[in-house]
Amino acid sequence: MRLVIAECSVDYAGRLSAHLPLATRLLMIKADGSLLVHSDGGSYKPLNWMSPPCSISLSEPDSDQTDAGVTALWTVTHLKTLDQLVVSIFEVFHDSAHELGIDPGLIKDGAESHLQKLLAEQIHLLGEGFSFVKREYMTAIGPVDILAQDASGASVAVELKRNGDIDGVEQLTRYLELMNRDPHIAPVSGVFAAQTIKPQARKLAEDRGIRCLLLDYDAMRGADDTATRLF
Amino acid sequence: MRLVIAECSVDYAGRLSAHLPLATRLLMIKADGSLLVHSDGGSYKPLNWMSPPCSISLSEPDSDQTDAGVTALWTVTHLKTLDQLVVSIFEVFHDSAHELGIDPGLIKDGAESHLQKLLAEQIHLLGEGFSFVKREYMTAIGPVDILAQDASGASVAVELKRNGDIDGVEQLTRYLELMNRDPHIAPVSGVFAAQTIKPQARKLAEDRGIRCLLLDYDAMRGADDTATRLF
DNA sequence: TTGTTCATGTCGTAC
DNA sequence: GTACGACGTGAACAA
Repeated sequence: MRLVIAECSVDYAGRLSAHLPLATRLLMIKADGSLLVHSDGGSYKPLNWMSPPCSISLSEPDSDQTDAGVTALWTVTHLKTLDQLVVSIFEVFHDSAHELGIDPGLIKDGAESHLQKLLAEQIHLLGEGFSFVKREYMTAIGPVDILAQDASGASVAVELKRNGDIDGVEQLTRYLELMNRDPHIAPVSGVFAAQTIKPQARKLAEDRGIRCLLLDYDAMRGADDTATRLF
Repeated sequence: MRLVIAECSVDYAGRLSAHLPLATRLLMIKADGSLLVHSDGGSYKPLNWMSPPCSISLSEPDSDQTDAGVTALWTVTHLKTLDQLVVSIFEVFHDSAHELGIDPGLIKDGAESHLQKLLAEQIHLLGEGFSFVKREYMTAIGPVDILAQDASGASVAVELKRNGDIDGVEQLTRYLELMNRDPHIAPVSGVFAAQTIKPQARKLAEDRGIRCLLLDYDAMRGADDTATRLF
């Protein structure tokens, strides 16, 4: 990895065009040839970048550029899309290279399908008298997250999301349409369950007779811990 | 900005838990206190990070940690969510600080918002006698990109995309359904406008009586430049 | 390889 | 501040 602190301007031409005016920035060149341009603030996202696979080539500035103060030009080209990033370097304040080796990578814990497992175990959250039937109930157009029955024994299809948006409502709508055409299982009602539900998704769901259910992940996990401890 | 190359392990506890085993990495501390942990490959996304607002505190490793080889502990805490990132530092290979100043920021060209602005100004592209009403016209399920009127005064909802795909047609369909149920604005017809329109999207749109309109971004920008120059 | 869904998404913008 | 959609979305996983 090479780290360069330099006064530079940057131009990107690819899926869009973008330009960075002259300023002092960090240029990070990774072992795979990719380049990141970072400022001293903002988020983890670079101001500009080129992802691998790409190649970087150094070239001499022409006389106009030299007159303007450019001392070096880096041209980074993506090998597939041919997107281009051009860094015009005016002054270099720091330049160092470091051997890092390959990284063992990130280990994550506790994300997504956990919620499905918890709701299957705590099916009473759907309401009085509900019973669990199946997780990942297969239909011709994909699996329904959870299939349950209400107190009267009618089928209930549950679509589960962390962040409930319109897409999830559309998905559940398609399942319900299909299942309600199958006399073996119809009638099927729908529940849209998520940790957060956007107002417009809620509106669309309710327009279509789909019930919305907000889930409290921490409470559900807490209940699970308690249950686990008891047995 | 401070740049540290160090052998370290990292633990994150927040919305999820994550762990990085011992390896040599770049630690970037930005002026706002945020921290980025980068390896020498992968994408522009750091292996782990803490976004501002956050504060970083140095602490001494306890005796177990010292025995394991830890020479310093950085604890970065998010000021609002209290997410925590703990960096256990074993050996430092490089440590430098640099003054970058604030960045003037990125100038983008060619995004959807620009296209929206141009079409609002050049509403005649929709057809003879069309007039512009509003950008980002709010409905209960989200904003319609452009609301216009045709020559007869009937409302027209325009959904704008750079690359027109089925999703965009579905989005416009939802708006039209809702708006056509509102007697104050019905009847509303739809126009699906994009720089490129995929064949399936075009078929679906036309099946639903939605007109498709291909936009020539360069021509629209050129017309804009001309108009700007003339006045 | 392609498509689909998730994300500690992040980012801008209108309300 | 909240809500919402776009993003050079990127990344992981299934088919």
